Amino acid sequence: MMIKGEGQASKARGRPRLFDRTAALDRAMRVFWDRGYEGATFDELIAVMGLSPSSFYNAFGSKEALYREAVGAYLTGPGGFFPKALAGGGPAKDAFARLMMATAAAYTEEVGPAGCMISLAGLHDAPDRADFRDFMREVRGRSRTLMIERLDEGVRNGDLPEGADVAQIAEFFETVFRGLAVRARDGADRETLEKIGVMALDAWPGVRA
Amino acid sequence: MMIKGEGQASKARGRPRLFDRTAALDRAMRVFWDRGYEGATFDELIAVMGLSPSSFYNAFGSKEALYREAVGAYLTGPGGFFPKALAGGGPAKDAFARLMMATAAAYTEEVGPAGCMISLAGLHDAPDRADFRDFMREVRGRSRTLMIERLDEGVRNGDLPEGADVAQIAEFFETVFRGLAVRARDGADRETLEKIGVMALDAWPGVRA
DNA sequence: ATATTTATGGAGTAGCTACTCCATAAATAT
DNA sequence: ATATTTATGGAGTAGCTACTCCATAAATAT
Repeated sequence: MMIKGEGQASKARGRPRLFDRTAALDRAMRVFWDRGYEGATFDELIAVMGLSPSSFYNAFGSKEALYREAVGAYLTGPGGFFPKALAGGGPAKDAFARLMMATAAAYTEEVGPAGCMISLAGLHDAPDRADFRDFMREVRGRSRTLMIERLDEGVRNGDLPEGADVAQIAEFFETVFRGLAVRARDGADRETLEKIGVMALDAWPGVRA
Repeated sequence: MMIKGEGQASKARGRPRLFDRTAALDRAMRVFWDRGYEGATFDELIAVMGLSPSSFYNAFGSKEALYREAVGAYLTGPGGFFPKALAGGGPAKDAFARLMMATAAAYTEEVGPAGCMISLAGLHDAPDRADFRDFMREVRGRSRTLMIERLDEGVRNGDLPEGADVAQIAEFFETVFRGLAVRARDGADRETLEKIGVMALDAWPGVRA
């Protein structure tokens, strides 16, 4: 079954759309990233996307569906630094050092809003938005999973002791990561975030010089 | 000049109010703490406060004014653990250890919403709410100031070296503190937060065993 | 050619959100 | 007693928010 909006151009039936769906989604994602779900109004979203209400609903279904797609666009776009920083070789601690530096850079990148679209969403809203909160919690959990996997790799490679509490280390770095998103929102600059990251690495298990 | 609502009972003119203003504010504060500013609707607020719109506006002025008062009620109530944990005697590191444990307890206290009313507010909203964001940023800055003051005391007492970068240490612990609020919101329990706090203390400047 | 499918334009709207208005109540000041 | 002040009850509302509806356009399928 073809998924709407993903059909191949050569087989598309009906009137072809007059806008670039991917570009429109990217623009919407940046508004959500900046203002959150509730803070992004429908009128502002369709304005930056250059769409009429009809075209919007035809292509995206609802504001909530758009948000979920925008999360995907964030993860594969601006949020891509996270898996990328962890994925490189070397000892696990080096990977986490890269992650801290990449986070400091990404959270203060001038081309996008400060901080992280994922870290700050679905934390503080009405009880009838439980599905949304659950979704964001699940997405946040993915980064913890990535960290745990990288730490397990470190244990296998011998750069972490056999009995290392990888879940605990991941919990700690996720906490720092979420905290950095808050600090970036409040205006902390890249250098400040980098120093915080360096200090967090001092908590790495093992003897410090 | 008498501030409205704070006049002494013996001199109050006009019809006396039929409700307990402090208790109503406390109830509203807990709704804001749970749902944030936007997530708390006017109808829900006046319902938990037990007020009609007229009585509400007469006593509190506006939703935003209520929120600002609620922040004050949070800081002197549930948020009071922060200055209290820091204020105790002993080395600065002990004070920060108490702060981490008290934070883990406060953020998972069952009588109130998980996490922190201050850490999560004004981070993700519409651009026309800049005043609100600035207010929350300022309130968050106060906890950093408290930490810096306690660290300076530690330098004076000799439990931190003379040239210790107290601003940097405060930045780091504020980041952990904000991150813990996010983790608590996502359901992390007290023990998990305590372990994160213990690990954060491992980043304390100095030689680790 | 005609039916079918999908996209667009643009006017319109139910429901909610924070708030207002006004008559009335209940206190103090003189 | 009367004026003044403050609180309350309860109906009402401007403006916004996400969304709908319907006529029309532009493609493919047969």
